[in-house]
Amino acid sequence: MKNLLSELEIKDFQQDLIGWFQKEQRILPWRENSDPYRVWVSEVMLQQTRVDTVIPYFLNFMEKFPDPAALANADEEQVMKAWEGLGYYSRVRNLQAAVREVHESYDGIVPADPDKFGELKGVGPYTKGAVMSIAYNIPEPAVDGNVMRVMSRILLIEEDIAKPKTRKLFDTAIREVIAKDNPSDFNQALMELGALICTPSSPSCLLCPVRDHCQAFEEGRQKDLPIKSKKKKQKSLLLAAAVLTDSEGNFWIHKRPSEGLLANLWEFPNCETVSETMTQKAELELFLHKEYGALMELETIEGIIQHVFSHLIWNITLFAGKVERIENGAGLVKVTEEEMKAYAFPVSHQKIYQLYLDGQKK
DNA sequence: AACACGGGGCA
DNA sequence: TGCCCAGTGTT
Repeated sequence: MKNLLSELEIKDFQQDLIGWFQKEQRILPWRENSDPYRVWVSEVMLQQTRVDTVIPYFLNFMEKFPDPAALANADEEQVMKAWEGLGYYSRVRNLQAAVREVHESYDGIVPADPDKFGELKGVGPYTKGAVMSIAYNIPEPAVDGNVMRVMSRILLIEEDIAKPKTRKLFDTAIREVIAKDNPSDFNQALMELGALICTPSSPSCLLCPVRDHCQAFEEGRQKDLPIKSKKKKQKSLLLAAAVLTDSEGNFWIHKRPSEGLLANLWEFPNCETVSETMTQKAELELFLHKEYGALMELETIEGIIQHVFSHLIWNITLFAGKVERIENGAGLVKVTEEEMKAYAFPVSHQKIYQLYLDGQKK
């Protein structure tokens, strides 16, 4: 790593950065106060997720679960429903588990100790630093993608930010420049700068409050940074799914396992289709019979849905079917159209449901 | 260290 | 299309 700034420069940098933040920061729901629980919830939601996406979820979540006790005592299905569509669902399961721990072991008070807080489920180095600094003004680094981008430019750091080791490098660098008298504003300012000015593709250096401290700008290399190696692309899978209904208009849905992809969410029964000789329809019928003892005749294809994850792609062929009989307790649950609203579905299966409803209209 | 884990927005 | 986003847990 290149030479760090002098002590005088550090003070100057802190003042320019914090001064800018105090003047230009966005008004956001989680900035209304510094309630540690609110800060915590917002930070978990913001992991790998944009501010604009998070806002409505945050407002709804805080209305339903306003404090640690409310979330600790809440029904898990209701909590999942409040997270429906946000993605990375293990975040909310871990959050509820951690809040239950706070509720029971810390009398409902989020511990103001980085070591204790950092041991909680779903709290990694970033979330630990963010919550400790923003809520309790404890000078801990909070190194996220923004901070690595901003600091890689400021300090002209050319290490690959995709490598786990590099995050530690930035952690060390931040410890040397963090404003110990106002770590809350300092950390938030760095992230705000990354979001508003020091953006990935075309940073607005002419508007940047810390341009004079930026080594990359000095050398005209801001667009070369940060260095990040490419990630490999997704694998493509072929699936077949069935919207199963009975003569009374009920739906049969399935709860996904408690681990792995989309854990604990609800879905329409489906399977991966791998056969080269059988049709998808036949393969799905066989699966439904063997897995759920379902007796039915699938109708024609309702349509095809593509859904892209960060690591894979689902190509889902959708069928509709009228059920004659289904074995009891075999994994499928019968729900009315009205009850469907209470279950949390991943977006891929919301698309399936929508496609089915569109097909019924015609 | 590498990979699993969602979903959406933007050039 | 590919990249990026206020990352964490598992192997």
